[in-house]
Amino acid sequence: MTRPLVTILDDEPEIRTLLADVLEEAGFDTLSFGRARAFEAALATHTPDVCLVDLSLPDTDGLTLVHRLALEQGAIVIIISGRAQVQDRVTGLELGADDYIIKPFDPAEVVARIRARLRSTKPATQAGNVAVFNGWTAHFDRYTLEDDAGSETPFSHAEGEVLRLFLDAPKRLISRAQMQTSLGGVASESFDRAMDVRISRLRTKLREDPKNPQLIKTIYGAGYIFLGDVTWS
Amino acid sequence: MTRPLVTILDDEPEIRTLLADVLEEAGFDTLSFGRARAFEAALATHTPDVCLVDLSLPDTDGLTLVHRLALEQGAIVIIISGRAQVQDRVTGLELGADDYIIKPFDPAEVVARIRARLRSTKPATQAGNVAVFNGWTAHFDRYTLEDDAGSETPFSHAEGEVLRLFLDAPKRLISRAQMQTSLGGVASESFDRAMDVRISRLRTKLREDPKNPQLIKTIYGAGYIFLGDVTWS
DNA sequence: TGCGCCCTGTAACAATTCGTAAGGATTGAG
DNA sequence: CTCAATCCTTACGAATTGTTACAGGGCGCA
Repeated sequence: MTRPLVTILDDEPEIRTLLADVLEEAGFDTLSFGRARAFEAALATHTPDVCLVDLSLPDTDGLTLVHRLALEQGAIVIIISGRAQVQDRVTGLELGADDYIIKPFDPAEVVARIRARLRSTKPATQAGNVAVFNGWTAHFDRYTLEDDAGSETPFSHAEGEVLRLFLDAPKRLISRAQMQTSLGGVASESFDRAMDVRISRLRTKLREDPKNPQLIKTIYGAGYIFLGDVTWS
Repeated sequence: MTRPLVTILDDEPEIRTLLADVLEEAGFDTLSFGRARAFEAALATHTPDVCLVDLSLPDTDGLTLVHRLALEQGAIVIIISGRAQVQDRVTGLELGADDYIIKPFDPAEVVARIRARLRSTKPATQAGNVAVFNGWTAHFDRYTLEDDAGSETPFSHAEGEVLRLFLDAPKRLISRAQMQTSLGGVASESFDRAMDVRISRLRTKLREDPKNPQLIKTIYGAGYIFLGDVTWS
């Protein structure tokens, strides 16, 4: 297990170095940015576990950035802001932020809150290799999918990656960006089509009715959601 | 799927009723306790999704209670305390609390923070996934609307966003500006027309008479109001 | 009442997003 | 090298959503 990666996005250099020092000391890797543009560029090559974001950025609207990060990227987003009004905090949290810390802050509390977030969103990936759901049994050790009658059809590695992602987070919306990062895919301009194809093939193996899928639902413009009662063993 | 259950543990009755009222209004079920003993007894028969805990309790040490709740019960624990020292907050969070809110608090922020925690940990059942109103049943997991005869018509993501907004605040005026921000939309110069179209499409699926809508009423110059007796389940 | 202005409903169109069949690149085994 | 399996890419059709345009209705005012 490597050290969790925390990104710091704040336009004040002193705050960046302060946070970076404390977080490094506390056992995190850090990346600091003063501008949203540089930060977003870095997202192409890094997948941070936690993003600290200051709302008052010179080159973008912080709230829409938070919204994108939280909903599409699925990252843990903690706002660190000087805007202390209750309304600011509420809208920040409602837009997807996981926490809202007010400046001036105490570094120890920042560390404690980051740890609290990491603790609760612990890697949910199951250790087991067999999952049962809605009449199907997925054997990840054998790469086969067994229906309730007992006949098995093999699935490939790429299909298995998507399936495991779904089975780890059932009944939850999974955005394309989340899939992309989770499946280690570097963002290519046509990678989203590849994802579609993977899901299409998986649907075929699950014998989904294309017009009316019961297990893998498409949420147009948002992502996918896996319905199904999953039990790992 | 029921509404999320939130327990309130505080020795001040005014705070209990204040929180209970606000949380019920926000779509949660609540259970209130003034003593840790009564609270722990209730744990035998209830499994709360979120536990609000005041640290200064007369009959137990709040911190050890928090520790037990977080570790053994696996519940989401949010401390609401008058002790505002950084050290208090850090130890509270390190002992397993998911959040630490300082008295005096703003009820809206409490709701927002509870929602943030549920969003990140609970699978899609946060605000309930099924709502019944006036002969209709909305299944937000399957994205379908079921009439009283049992036939289902699907609704799309955009329609679902609007519908959920209405069902979360029935019989209350919702202004266009509120919708815009709630639906995360960046204000575009013609975004209000898009909202109209969404509502128009939703009305069609609800088989509303355009000349005399029963469920979604237009308040000229102000916004919309959703009439209907909503029960989340 | 009649007029003008603004707000709202919605049909029609355009842009975006998604599904999937078909073909080609890559990999590994023999 | 050949073959087969896998998976990405391309291309086109389908579904959805935003945008535009126009019709109709409310509201103030004379």
